[in-house]
Amino acid sequence: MDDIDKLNRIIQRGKPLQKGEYLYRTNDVFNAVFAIRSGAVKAISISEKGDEQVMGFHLLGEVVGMDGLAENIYNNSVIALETSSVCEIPFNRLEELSLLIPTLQRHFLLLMSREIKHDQQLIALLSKGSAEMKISTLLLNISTSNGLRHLSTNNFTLPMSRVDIGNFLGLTIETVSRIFTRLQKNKVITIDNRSISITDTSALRTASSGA
Amino acid sequence: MDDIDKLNRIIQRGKPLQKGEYLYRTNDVFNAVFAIRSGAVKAISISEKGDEQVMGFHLLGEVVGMDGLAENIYNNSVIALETSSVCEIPFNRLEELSLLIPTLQRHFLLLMSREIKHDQQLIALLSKGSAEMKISTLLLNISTSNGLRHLSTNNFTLPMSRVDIGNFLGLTIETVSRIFTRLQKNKVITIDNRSISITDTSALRTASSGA
DNA sequence: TTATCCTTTTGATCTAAATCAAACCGAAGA
DNA sequence: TCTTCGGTTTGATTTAGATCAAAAGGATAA
Repeated sequence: MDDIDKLNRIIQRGKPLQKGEYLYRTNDVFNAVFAIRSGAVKAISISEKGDEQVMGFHLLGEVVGMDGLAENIYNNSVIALETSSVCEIPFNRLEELSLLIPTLQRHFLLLMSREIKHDQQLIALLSKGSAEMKISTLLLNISTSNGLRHLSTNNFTLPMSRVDIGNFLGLTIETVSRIFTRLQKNKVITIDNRSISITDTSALRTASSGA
Repeated sequence: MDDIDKLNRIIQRGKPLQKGEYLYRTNDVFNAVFAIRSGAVKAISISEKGDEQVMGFHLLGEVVGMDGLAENIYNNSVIALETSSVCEIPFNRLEELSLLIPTLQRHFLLLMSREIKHDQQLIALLSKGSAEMKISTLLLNISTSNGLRHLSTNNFTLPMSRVDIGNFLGLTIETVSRIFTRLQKNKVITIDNRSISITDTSALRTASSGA
């Protein structure tokens, strides 16, 4: 509890981000990581050809910004998908605090290690998965993320557009749309624009691992 | 130099691994990371369906095993692609040493952060890239990795089979083979089984970023 | 040497997803 | 109210890469 007190003292509650606002941009100097307190954000990078690549979505409870640690500048830009509030965790003060709370270093390594694990699961999905597997997996990921935060696992609103989903998963918006309608036809989900209900979780799970 | 001495003391020079031997396996207890001193290894994970997914190749000078940090067990298995020797860096002693060498913690964070960056580049490639982009990029990565270690950037032997390349990049072996012959026909590379020469680096670079 | 096994290449066909094209459906403003 | 403008859906066609099939090398052993 004492530790938590110390931690709370260095955490800054930020002003909410409006939809489309940047939390940070590629090549900004790295000085903090951020915890999402409400809303949702996407991380993007810009390819050599100048087009956007969505690197990931981050929902309530997740931490972003760790990618800046290596070169001391952020690799990605992070943009709010909807009105969102974040906690800023300044990194220099965190390092100094780490000396006081030895477990904190460990926590940080854990956080990064988890990100690596997550990225690797994504690599496997993108490398092997069909369009249906990709989208089913995305939906399940959002669902379980909601579960961890005691939100509904079966009914939620997608914070991101079809464009973002397609960009993230390496699919066109048309394919994304078609897969949604197919899953609906198969009574796996119900979808109306961005609001979605999972009506058959086990079928979705089957679809996500290659029907 | 003193620091290096301390570090050298905890590093263990291991016996060489024969081709096909495991360095560690998924779910082994995590207790060390490993630096590749010679040869090459692949990291693989096994999907729910039981088939192998190649997560990456690691050549001379790279460090593997960081993925085990989060849950204290390795997420992947690592297998030698050819006779290889590795240095084992025990993690418990490294942590204790970190207290003596403050920069070491930082180095470790850097290492992980770099891995995240690397994974994210791969995600972008797998998500957006054509077969030709994927293979060109892989070749360039091996080439630049060789450059860093003062090996030839233009002539080298691929340590991995077509099967492994295809598995890693999400392509079939037939496609891998066809792309190789196409690149050869276009006078970008010369390839004879596993031995490869890059004859036109800038063309390869163009191909890797989407011709 | 031939025989066996494994990897790689090449060719013919098929298919999942991309592309091209158009219609549809809110939401925001005039 | 009508109109415009994103975002989304649906349909027709094309294509990159998968799949199916077979031949060609290369290595090891008998």
